Amino acid sequence: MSTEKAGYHHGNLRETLVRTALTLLEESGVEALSLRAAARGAGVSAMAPYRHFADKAALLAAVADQGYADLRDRLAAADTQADPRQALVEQGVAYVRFACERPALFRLMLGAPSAGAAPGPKAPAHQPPGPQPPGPKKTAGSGYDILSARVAGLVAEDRRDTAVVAAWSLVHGLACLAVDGRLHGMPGGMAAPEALARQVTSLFTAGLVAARPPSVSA
Amino acid sequence: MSTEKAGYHHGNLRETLVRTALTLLEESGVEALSLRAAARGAGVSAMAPYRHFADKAALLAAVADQGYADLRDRLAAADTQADPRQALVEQGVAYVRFACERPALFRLMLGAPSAGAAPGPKAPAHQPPGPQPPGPKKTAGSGYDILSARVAGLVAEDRRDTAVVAAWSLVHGLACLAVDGRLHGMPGGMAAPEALARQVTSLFTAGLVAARPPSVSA
DNA sequence: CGAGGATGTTTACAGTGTCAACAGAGAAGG
DNA sequence: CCTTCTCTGTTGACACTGTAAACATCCTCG
Repeated sequence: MSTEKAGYHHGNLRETLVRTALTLLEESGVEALSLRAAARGAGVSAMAPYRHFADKAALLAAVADQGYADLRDRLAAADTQADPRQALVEQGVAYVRFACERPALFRLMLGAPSAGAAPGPKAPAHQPPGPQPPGPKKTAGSGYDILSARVAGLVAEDRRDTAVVAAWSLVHGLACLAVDGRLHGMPGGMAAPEALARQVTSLFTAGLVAARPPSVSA
Repeated sequence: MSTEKAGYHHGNLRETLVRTALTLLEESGVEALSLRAAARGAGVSAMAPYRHFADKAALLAAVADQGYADLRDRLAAADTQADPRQALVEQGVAYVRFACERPALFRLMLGAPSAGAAPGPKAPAHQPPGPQPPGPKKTAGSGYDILSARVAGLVAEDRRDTAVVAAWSLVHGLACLAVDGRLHGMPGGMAAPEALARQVTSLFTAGLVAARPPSVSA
């Protein structure tokens, strides 16, 4: 009760703002998610959010954090299979399913970083493309750990890092293409993205286990 | 001379606008690319672009078309190797290299569709997530054909569609992750994205050729 | 030379992110 | 109890955006 819960003026505005912003995002799209609209939805004035968030990007980051938590939970929940190959497939399917079920959130989380502060009066305008991973740092990092552990069970150690990057790239790319409707013209693209994810990740993991360089097979 | 070339009032505004917008995009980022800024850079008034583009999204689409052409050329230029496996790797590297060299353009081309018309007075606000591939229709479709042909040389016909989707997903995902700086915390992520692309696509193609279900190997 | 259409300008409006100055509510201390 | 101070929220303003309507200009065609 002493931390930040019960009522000052509004109650707890911060949480209300995040929830309102998330609703706005998922029901009306990114372009409808403005700071003023969130404030309006929370029943406060346009400047009130600035008592809880430094700028629009900070609100968006808070919304994205919700998404990271949900995604991490889903990946963990999909990691029940004992066979690492099956587990990897299920994780990939869960990743793509998340993206398809919550496309706007997914894009906010893993799209272009800090696309929030746009048309202000003073625009610093550019950022060096180097050091800026404001996204799935620690939260989705756990998801990354889960993925990494599963890949470790499938490939030799010298190819592990490459395989992890490849696995993430595969499902992330499929998720992006599906979410952005880029698979519609393709031969296999008419299938449900989840089914596609299953096929694609199965193909990938099959290749992983089949292409062992050490002298074991044959 | 009768088509649209020599001078009316400005010369050919349309091309100037596209060029200005492209420069703005690549030198100052998406958030600096406004219709008014493009007009300003072209030396005309804010409303002049509307004689050549229906709205901001149309300008962005024209800019993206430049990118599709460049990407297609690069993919074609990378397709010189005789060995389909090597050719596939080179295509993937070229794709990732394009994304890393022109990140803003890449995101405009293959990011969220129609993210142009944002804060107008009347906002229709949402689009059903179904039929909307305004991106690499015909242009990058040629790139798709090149990719498809190469994959066809590596896998059996019943897995071909899946393999094509997987290949595109793999390089597209890697490109997105690299462009958005999402690989910096990863074990193998410190390497140059091009080197990563080579490793990842090599691993993938190796798996493709190794995991043949018909009774040929062994 | 006059009509018409293509092209560009001015003005205006609604909406946005954000700064500055102000107002109310709840706690701290006399 | 009253004062003061610090959160919290409000009002007003500014610079900027995309875009509609009305007007001006210039080229071309008849």
